[in-house]
Amino acid sequence: MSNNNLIKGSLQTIILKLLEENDRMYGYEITQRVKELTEGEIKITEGALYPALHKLEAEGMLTTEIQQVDNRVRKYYSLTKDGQKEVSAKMSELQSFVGNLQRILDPEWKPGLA
Amino acid sequence: MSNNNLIKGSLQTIILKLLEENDRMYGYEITQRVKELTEGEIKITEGALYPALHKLEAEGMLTTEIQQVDNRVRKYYSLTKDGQKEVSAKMSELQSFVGNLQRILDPEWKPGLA
DNA sequence: AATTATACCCAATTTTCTTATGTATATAAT
DNA sequence: ATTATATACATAAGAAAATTGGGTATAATT
Repeated sequence: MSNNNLIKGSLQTIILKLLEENDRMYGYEITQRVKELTEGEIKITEGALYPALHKLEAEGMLTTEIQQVDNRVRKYYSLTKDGQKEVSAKMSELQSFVGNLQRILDPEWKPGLA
Repeated sequence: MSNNNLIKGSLQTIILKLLEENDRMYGYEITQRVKELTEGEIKITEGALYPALHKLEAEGMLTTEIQQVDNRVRKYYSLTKDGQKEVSAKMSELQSFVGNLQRILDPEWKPGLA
């Protein structure tokens, strides 16, 4: 995932949040969306993405639907009800973590300020 | 390190930044400082901290100085010149990463806004 | 004809953490 | 007195999550 070693652990949150906004997406589409949103700065590798998708599916957060498009197979993922709940939980965790990071790294930081 | 699985990768940045602000610190002191700054929400475990300190020292980012205080041994760490450069690099990486995360997770987000 | 883009997948390895354990001294609580 | 907590270092086994480097296949571009 990208060129930096940070944030091993946020990939699940990224996947879940994108699926909350887009209803259904396939793997390759997720990599392209992230690349586009970050102007090429974060590149999700397939070796990270597919295992993460399979794990989330195994945990009941996602369901799949295979579809044929132009002789190519696409595997669409959507949130289950558990998955919908999980998005909120993961987003809270991440926001709380980023807040704590700022408290550690930026002594001037106050919540609610830019 | 704390109860959440995020963060893998930010521990080095935390150590380096705290040492930039404090000139010299010992391991236990770092765990306490982080706990205090985050009101107990992030707890750096010793199993994560000490290996990270040893690695940064081996890479030439930190130097050590052992001192006796009340019959107890303390190992103080300070930034080397390379370590000082590394703080800036790691902080830029982290800030850039957090910015990219926000672009992915918060479609309303614009830089410079709270 | 070769490369790039689309689209899925897995395996070996590495990095980074958790959990558990060990050593040792000082202080507070029962 | 004994136990528990706090201070202070450290290592080792295992898990989690990535990287790196393959593999398969079709479509489009150079």
